[in-house]
Amino acid sequence: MPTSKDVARLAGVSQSTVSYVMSGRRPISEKTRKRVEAAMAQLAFQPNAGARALASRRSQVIGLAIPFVPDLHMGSIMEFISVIAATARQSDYDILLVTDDEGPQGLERVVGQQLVDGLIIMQVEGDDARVPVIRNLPVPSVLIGIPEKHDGLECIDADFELAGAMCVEELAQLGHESVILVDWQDSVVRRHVNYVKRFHRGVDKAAAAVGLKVIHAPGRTTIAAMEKAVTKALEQTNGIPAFIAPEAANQDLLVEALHNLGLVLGEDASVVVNCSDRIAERQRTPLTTIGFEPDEVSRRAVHRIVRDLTDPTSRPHEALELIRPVLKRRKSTIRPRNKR
Amino acid sequence: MPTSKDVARLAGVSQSTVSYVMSGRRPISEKTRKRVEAAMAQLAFQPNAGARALASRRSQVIGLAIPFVPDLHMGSIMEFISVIAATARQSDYDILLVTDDEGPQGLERVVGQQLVDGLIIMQVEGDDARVPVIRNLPVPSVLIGIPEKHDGLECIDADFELAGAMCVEELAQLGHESVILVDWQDSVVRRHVNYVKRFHRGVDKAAAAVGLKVIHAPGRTTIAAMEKAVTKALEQTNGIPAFIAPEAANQDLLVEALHNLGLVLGEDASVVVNCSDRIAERQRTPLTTIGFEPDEVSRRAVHRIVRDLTDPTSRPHEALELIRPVLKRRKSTIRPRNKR
DNA sequence: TTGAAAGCGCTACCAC
DNA sequence: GTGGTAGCGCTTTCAA
Repeated sequence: MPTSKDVARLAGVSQSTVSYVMSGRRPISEKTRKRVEAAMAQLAFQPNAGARALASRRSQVIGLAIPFVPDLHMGSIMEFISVIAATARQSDYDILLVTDDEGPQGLERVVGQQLVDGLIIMQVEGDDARVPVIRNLPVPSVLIGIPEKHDGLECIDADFELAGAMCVEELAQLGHESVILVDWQDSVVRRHVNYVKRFHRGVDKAAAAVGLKVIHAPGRTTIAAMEKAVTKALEQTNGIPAFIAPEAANQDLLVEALHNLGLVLGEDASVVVNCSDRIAERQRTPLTTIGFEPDEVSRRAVHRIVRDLTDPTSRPHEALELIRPVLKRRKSTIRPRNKR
Repeated sequence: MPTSKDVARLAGVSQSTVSYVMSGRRPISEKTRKRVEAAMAQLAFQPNAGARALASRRSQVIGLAIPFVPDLHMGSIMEFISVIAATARQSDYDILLVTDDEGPQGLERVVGQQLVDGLIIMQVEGDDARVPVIRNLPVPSVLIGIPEKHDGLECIDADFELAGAMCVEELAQLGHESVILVDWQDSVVRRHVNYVKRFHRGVDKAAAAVGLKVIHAPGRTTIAAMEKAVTKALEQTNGIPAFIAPEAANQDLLVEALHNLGLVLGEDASVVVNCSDRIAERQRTPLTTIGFEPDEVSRRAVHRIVRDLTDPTSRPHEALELIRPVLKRRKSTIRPRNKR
């Protein structure tokens, strides 16, 4: 493998000039830059990452702490990972995985070994064990998710509270008097993932504000169970029923269940779905969606860590960043109350 | 951050001794080893990865080429990734992601920069563009999936052909005279993922051997469509119907559809499912499963690349490694033909 | 069983 | 605008 020394010799310049051509950290005359670039191309030169990291004290690698195969929707975790990796490359960073089963010490290790310049922590829970650890680490990190105590930490997440409120407001506008909230599955609710809590808070607050009744239906995993849950909830409903289904796994089931019960969406019932918009697309859901650009959280997380790394002075930004949900109306012939 | 020099000074030994304590590459007296270890602990020493890589010419990192967010089941891809990362750690390797959207050059880059010592390539397709590239790379790699031309390459995959055959044989044993194969979704079939082809081959061969009729039903995404497809297939069926549903996404739908059609599994119909066993568990599928230990392929892939890296002389093993499917009978009261 | 010292291939400082 | 050179923190000969 050729080294920068070889390039220097071939181009007839010094090794430092080669280095500066690569980094752009000092002006180089057009002529010599061409010569150096030609030499690099001719030799198919690639700088040695280890040597570079050693000399510059930066590895150009970001550690990504991935969640331990939970009962959460793994497809969306995958989506995060690939977007994060692709986005990081745009800024010339690579992604190194840190699995949760190495425990929080895994983070100390990759930082201690100076394998990574910074960290992105996925799926942060309310009382996440990794949080106290990263507070003491000498590298910047960005959390995806909002832990209970987040003072001084850079966190980013979708704004679930706002999403919940928007769902309610949309349905209130359509004239509904009560909404059925088809909840996440128990296993998710039981975990300390506090976005569930935040979503509920948004729903409840908004419902109180507009005087709407909220009926909670548990999340189910089979059509039969879903039909039963929906039927039961319908008994408590006045007027045209409305549903809010935040969890991706529930949405198919809900649509099928309503279909089986003979309810036509947009006529006999309204449904608002809160989720990743991409997932809604894929399912060809004909429902109104209040959701999030799925890539946005990932991309913003990468941009923030890159900013921290490239411009350390700008460090403490706003600690919390909440991504606004987006409303997409799909078919609905139910008229807004004020137009009736 | 403390360096091995600091450790050496504190322990009163030379830097090389510290290095040898870490690597175990030469005998160290019990006494000095203790002293060195104590010093390392006291300073919370962690070796600098860049320096180590530079000096030893090995990064202890494996590149993992992940598929470009396809319409394939992303949950199972995620499962692969996390198992691979965890398994790699057991052998003291880390995992660096290489996304597909950097193209095959991404592989050349991470190898050229000597960021990685070897590669694992996921979801290899029949005529994968990455294959010609890795052939010319000076590091070992292991492919998950079997490309059309795989001479001299280390490939590993689940044995889909055998799985297909086993499905048919199981159903033939139960006395069925025809089987309905609920296929993968079109988008998957159309890609060059040749495990679909291999599975079909296994089914067809075995069916021909035991004189069973195979009815192909397309994979569907909604209950209604599934019911229709099943109904249509049932018209061509003699005797008690039997189903083979290889794709995870289809299995829920199939079970629901049969339920809606009033068929009781294990009495009026037999179903054999070929898939990741873990997914079957999670779905609490009451079906007989012919599938694969989900982690096994991932673990074997890591073991092979680690072996290549640590013992390069043993390089060309058997090029192809096919993981045997496992049969797990779940409820079925249908009696085997020979016991009737 | 241990130590001294020469690199590994870059970066960045100091000089011109 | 360019070159010389001293490290960065390890590994690994060569000597003892």
